[in-house]
Amino acid sequence: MKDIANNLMSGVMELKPGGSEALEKLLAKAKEDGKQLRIKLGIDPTSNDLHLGHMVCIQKLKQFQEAGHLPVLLIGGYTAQVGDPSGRNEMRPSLSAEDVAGYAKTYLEQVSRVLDLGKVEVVNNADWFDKYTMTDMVKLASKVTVNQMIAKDAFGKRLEEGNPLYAHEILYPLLQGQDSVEIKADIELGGTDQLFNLMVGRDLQKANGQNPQLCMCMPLLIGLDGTKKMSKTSGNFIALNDSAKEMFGKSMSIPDELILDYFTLATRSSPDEVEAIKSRLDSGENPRQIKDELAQAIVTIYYSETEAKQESENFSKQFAKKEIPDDIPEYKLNGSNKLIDVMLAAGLCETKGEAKRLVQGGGVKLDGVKLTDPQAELNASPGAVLQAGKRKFVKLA
RNA sequence: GGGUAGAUGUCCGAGUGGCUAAAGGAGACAGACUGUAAAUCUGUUCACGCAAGUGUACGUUGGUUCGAAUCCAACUCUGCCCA
Repeated sequence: MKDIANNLMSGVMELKPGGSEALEKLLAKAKEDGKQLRIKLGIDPTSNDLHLGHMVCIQKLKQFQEAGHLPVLLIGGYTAQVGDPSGRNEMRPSLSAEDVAGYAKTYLEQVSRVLDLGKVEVVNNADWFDKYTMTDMVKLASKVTVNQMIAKDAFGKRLEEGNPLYAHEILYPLLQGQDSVEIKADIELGGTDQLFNLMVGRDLQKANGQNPQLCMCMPLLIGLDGTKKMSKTSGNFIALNDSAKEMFGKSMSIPDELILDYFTLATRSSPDEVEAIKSRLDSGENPRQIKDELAQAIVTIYYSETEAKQESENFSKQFAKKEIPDDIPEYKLNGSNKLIDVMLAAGLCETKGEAKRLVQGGGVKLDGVKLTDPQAELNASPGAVLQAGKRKFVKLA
């Protein structure tokens, strides 16, 4: 039992209350009773893209699934419309029910690439909250004090800094907590920024005569910029829907300091394996090699080992040996052959101004030869390759 | 309800009648160096135009003026204080 608990604790930042011992006990009791534990993870469908940051908890959920427990995946169909203020100092825009339903669908598709949805209970909190009456809500709100709510760091900060804090934002943790009551969660997973919300779940469960859940917090995955947590708004993410090539390239671009975090949180490496990586780094091995392994590990999860190897090779060719990749899009020359027009039409840039700047900055090459005049006619033989910046290529035809 | 301060480009933030497409910083992009790492150095940073220039843009709508981000009015939103 201890082994299982240890395994499930890998990468975990906090388990409240009671730490891994509490988990052990819970696991033992479940075994004794012949019951599956209900492991809750809530996701608010707020965009089309799931990224590696979301997958940290999903992978943990998978571990529980593999240990024979039941992941309860809560789609926040209702809460997405309220907007979780965790970790934000600004209000989120509210989304329409239609948007949310669409996002929920794409989320499930993406999650299924890691998790066996056949062994998952999927629920949507719109199912109960849509039926909530004003009275229900007021009753729910009466279970906590405003004092408790503003004790939450993110709220207190905004108050202190004189930024607006809307009443509905304070309601959010209550909704999330009530979800735990509705699905009778034994454990709830979440990022560390969720700890407060998870704890509210305990309070509400107690108030309803249930066993309060354990709160398991995973560290936040830092994004590609190496500073902020990975998020869509910061644009520092690796999306599940990224192509294998993009996924590999983005993984290679993370700062060195993040290598161990990524192995721990974004791959299936065991604690021992991570330890081994660490000693290799400490011994002075070139991190570039280790990052290549990391990138392969990530691509393997979402695509396949074959594709991962393939991308590793392509990557070396393109960036280490500066060869032109072979799977680049084609563009048929027609109409104006002026350089900026071609760049725009071929999708190498968004506007002509941008094209001009790129050329003047020395970032555009034709068959490896730097082009300097954005207005010049492009006289290229078919098959010539136009390159903009480091990673945009187009084969002319 | 009363008082008061504020709303500027991706973000932060200067600007209080023409010299302002708007200082400075951050971020981003490109170049050099590299390992698509970090650090550093250089350039760029609204659109269209080869260019002169034109069009849009300083919360919204109107107004004053030869001329407004800057002045006036109303409106919308926000902070703070009082009730």
